[in-house]
Amino acid sequence: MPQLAMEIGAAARVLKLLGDPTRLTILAILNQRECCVCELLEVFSTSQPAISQHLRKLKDAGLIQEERRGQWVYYSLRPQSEYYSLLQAVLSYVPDQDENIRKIETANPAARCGC
Amino acid sequence: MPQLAMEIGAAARVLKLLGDPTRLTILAILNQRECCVCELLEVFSTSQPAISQHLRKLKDAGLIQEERRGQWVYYSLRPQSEYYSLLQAVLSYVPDQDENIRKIETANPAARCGC
DNA sequence: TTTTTATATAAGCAAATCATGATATGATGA
DNA sequence: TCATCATATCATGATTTGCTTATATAAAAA
Repeated sequence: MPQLAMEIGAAARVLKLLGDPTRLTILAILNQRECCVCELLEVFSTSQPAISQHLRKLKDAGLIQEERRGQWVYYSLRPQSEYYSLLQAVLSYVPDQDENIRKIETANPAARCGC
Repeated sequence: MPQLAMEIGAAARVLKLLGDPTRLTILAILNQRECCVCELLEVFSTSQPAISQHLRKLKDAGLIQEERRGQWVYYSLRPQSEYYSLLQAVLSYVPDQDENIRKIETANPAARCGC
């Protein structure tokens, strides 16, 4: 199956973004379920600004999109991305995030949200 | 097609290696043809130690292998790598390196080699 | 042997990266 | 309107990265 032509520098930039364990895990989670920041925070032992900054990089690259709902901002993969299929190809090699999603749903930090 | 289970931290480490334009290009070239260092040197506008250092990182990760022939050291992809199929999946998204290989063969820096 | 060629390693440096704590913004609810 | 909660941004610092120059090693050639 031939892939779309892609400049090699652009591919490297995307792969560099995927080459961080926090970001790669975020993407793997978002591939299963949209999340707000406070939900992602349940998964990682890092600060909220750190997560926000990772999300910003992924958004700047067009890999994810955000949608505000009340005081929460929900993030999800952006299927329109030029790199979506590369991303999917890579994600097919990382383990499913069921365990982390269970962690999110147990903590349920966005409980007060209507959704 | 389900992929082999792979720790996500290990996947991130490999992707980080792929996330550099020089290394990604080296891998794409080696995917088409084994090369010695002086051949790779024809492709990039960087120093010989820089290339050697990139090759070292790729070798340490088990992605490539070396074989000395006389004074030349030939590098090639290492199909036994646990990450070989991930690598192939990624490389299927980067353009072919025919142009760079033409550059190598025109310059033919290893001409004095018997091979 | 000595020189040359190919490659590797070491040391040092500038830039990039990723985290942190402090603070700003924006929405909600009292 | 004020306090609170969720998120973003800013300033900073430690670490990592990737380059360069200089030098070491290893094989071949003179």
